[in-house]
Amino acid sequence: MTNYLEQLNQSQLSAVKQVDGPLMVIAGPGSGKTRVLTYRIAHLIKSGTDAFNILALTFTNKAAKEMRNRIETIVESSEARNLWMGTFHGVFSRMLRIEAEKINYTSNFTIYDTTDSKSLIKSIIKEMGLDKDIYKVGLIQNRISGLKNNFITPKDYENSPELVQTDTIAKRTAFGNIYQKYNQRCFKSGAMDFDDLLLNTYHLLNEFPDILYKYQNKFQYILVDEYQDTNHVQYLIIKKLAALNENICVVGDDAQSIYSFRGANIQNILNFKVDYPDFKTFKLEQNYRSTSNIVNLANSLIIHNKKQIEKQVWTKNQEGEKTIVCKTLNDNEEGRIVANTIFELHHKENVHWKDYAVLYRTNAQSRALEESLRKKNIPYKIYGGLSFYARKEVKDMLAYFRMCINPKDEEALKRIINYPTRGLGATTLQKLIIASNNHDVSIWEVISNLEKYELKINKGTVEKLSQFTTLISSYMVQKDNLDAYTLAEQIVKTSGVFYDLYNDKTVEGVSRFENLQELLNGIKDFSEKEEEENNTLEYFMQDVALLTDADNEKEDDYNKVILMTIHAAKGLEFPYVFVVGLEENLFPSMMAMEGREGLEEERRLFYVAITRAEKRLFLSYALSRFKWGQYTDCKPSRFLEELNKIFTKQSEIALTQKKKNRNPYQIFAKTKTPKKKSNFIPKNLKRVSATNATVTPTKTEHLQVGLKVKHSRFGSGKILKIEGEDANKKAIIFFEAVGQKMLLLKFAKLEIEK
DNA sequence: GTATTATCTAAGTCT
DNA sequence: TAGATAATAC
Repeated sequence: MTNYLEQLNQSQLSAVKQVDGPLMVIAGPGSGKTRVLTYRIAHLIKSGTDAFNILALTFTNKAAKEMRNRIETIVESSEARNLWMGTFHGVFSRMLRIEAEKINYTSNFTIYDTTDSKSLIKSIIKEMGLDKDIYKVGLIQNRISGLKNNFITPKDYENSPELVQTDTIAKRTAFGNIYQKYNQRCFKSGAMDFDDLLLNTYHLLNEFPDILYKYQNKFQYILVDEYQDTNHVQYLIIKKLAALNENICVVGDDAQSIYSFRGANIQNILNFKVDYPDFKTFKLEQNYRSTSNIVNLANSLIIHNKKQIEKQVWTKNQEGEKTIVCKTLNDNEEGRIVANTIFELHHKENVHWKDYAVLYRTNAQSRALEESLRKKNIPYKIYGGLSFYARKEVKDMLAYFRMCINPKDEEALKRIINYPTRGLGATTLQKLIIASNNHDVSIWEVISNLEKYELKINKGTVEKLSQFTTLISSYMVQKDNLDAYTLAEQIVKTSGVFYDLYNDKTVEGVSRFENLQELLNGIKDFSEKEEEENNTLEYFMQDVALLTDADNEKEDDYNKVILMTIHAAKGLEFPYVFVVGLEENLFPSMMAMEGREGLEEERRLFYVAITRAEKRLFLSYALSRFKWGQYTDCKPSRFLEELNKIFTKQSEIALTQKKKNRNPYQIFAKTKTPKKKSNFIPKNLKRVSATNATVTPTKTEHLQVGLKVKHSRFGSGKILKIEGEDANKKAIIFFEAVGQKMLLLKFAKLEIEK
C-alpha cells in the first residue's frame, strides 16, 4: 500500500502530514478521526521514525488493537508491535511496572478494580466501628476517587476547611481517616487502584527528573485520541511528557465529551492553545458514516447546547430514511418492538445480526430487551454490566493467581482464605486483620509467621492456616518455571475450586463451571501465543484488571446483535441503531438534571448515540417502565422535542403492534403470583417451630437406632445411626420428606413417635 | 463455623 | 427486582 496518503481527504491529509509541533484535530463523528491517527502513525514510521519513540493513547484496548493491526498492513511490517499504544491505564501501568522501585512498589503490584476498592473500604469502615448507613461504601469510594483525580491527598484534605466541612455537614467526620487508611492499606497490599495508576505516574514523572527525561526522550511523538475525555491528571501527565519535544497531536470532539463524571474536563481542549501557543488546528467536518437525515438530526439536537466549539458537520451521503420515533406502552413492549423490527429487517432485507446495535442509558435496561430477543431466537451479545472478569467465580480464581504473584494482596487473600471452605471464618480473619494493622505488615506476613505475632487462635485453626500458606507457597515457587496455563490448571485442580464448582449441578453452578473453563481456555490461548519468556501467569495477570468485555470477544460472538450502554458505544458504528428508553429521568438521567452542565452532558450523550448509526436509526420510549420493583409512569424525553421533526417520523409500527399485544397470554404472564406464595410458606414454618420450642427437648439418652421420631421441620423419620458422646451426640436420620440428614442432638428438637 | 432463610435496601455512565 | 446483611438452625 504505497499510496496510502491518497486515501485521505484534504483536511485529513493536512492533519497527517503536519508531523512536528503541537496539533489539535477537532473531529466530528464519522469524520475519519481514527483514520487520521492510524495514517499519521503509519506515516511517521514510514518516514523513518522508530516505532519505539511513539506513544499513542487510545480510549479502549480494543481501539488500540485494531489500530495496531491497521498500521501493520499499511507499513507492511511488524514494526507496529513496538509502539507504546493503549489506554492511559494500560500504558502507564506498564511504565509503573518498569519503574516501580522508585515509588517504593515492586513490579508485581496488583491493580485493584472497583470491587476490590469497595471491599477494602467496607472492611475499614467495619474495623473503625462506623455506621455503614452513614458511611456508604459507594459514596466514600466515589469521593476518594474524585479527590485523587484532583491531586488532593489525605493530608491536603485535612488542611482544607471547605472539604472537611462538607463531610462534617454530612456527619461523616471520619472520612479523612478512612481515606488515609485506605491509601495505607492499598500500599501495604502492594496494590494500586485505577486512580493510583495515573496519580503515581504523575508523581514518578514529577519527582524523578531523570525518569521524566528518559521518557521525554523516548516519546518523541505523542498522540492522544478522545482528548475531550481526559481528566486533569491525564492532562498533566501528557503535558509533562510532551514538554521537551512538543510533538503532540490531540484528537477529539467537544460535542462528544461524555465522561465528566469521571473527571473528564472539556477545558483541556481549550487549554491546548494556552499551553502550546504556536499550535496548529484542523477541523474534520465531513461525515462519512451516516445518511444526511441522521447527520442533520444530530445537528438539530446539539445546537441546543450553549458551550461548544464552532463546527459544521455535513455529509455527501444520500438522504436515507427518516428516523422512526416509537411510542410504546411499557418497557416489555418496547423490547418486543425492537426484537420484531430486527427480525423483520433480517428476513426482508437480509440484514446480518451483527449490523444491529441496541443502545441504552443504563445497564439495567438490557433485561427487557434480552428477554424479547431470546423469545424471537435472535442471537445477541450484551457488553458491559457485569464483565466476565468481574464474575464471582472468575474473580475467585484470579484471586488465587494474584496471591501467588503478590501474596501481600489483601483483597485476594480475603476472597480465597476460606474458599473453598476450610474452616477459616470471619472471626479468624478479623483477628488476622487486627494483627496485621497493629504490626503494620501484610496479612500474608502474619499467617506465614504466626508464632511471631502471638495470636489468640486455637490449635486447629493454626493448623488450617498453615495448610493454607503451604498451598499458596507451593504455587509461588512454581510461578516462574511453569507457563501460565500449566500453573493455572494446577491451581484450579489442587485448590479445590474445580471440585467445588464441578459438584454444583444447579443451573447457575453449571454456568459458573463453564466460566471457569472459559477462563482456563483464555489462559491456554495466551500461553500458546506468547513467546516463552513472556508466557507466565504473572505476565497474563498484568492487565487483567484493565480488560473489559470488548477485549474478551469470542469467535461465535461475531454475528450477534449488540446490546450496550451509549458510553460503551463511543467510537463504534453500526448500520442499524436502536436507542431505547428516551424518557425524562432516565435519559436525561434524573441525577444529571440539576444543573445546565449535567443536562448538556446528557445531550452530548444522546448526540453520540444518534451518530453511531450509519443507515437507519430507531428511537423509542415507554409510557410506563418497571422501576424500583413497580411500574412507574414515564414522560417522553425532552430531547425528543428538540429534534427537528423534518428528519423523523412517528411510528405506525407501535400502533399496530399494540393491537397484536392485546393477547391474553401477555396479560396472564404478568399477573403471576408465586412471589407471595413463597413468602407465605416460610412464615408458616416459623410459627410451627415457635410452638414447638415450648416443648422440652427430648432427652438424648432415650434415642436409639430404629426409633421413629418427629422433627419440627423435617417431619417424621427413622434413626439409622447414633454416634459421638454427650454434647457431640449426632444421629443420622432418614426423613420421609427430605431424605437422610445428620443432626446434632443437642440442637435438634425431636419427639419420639409411637 | 457453616448453611439456610428472612429481611432490608438501593437502583448511573467506566478504567 | 436483586444483592447484601442479619437472623436462625444445626
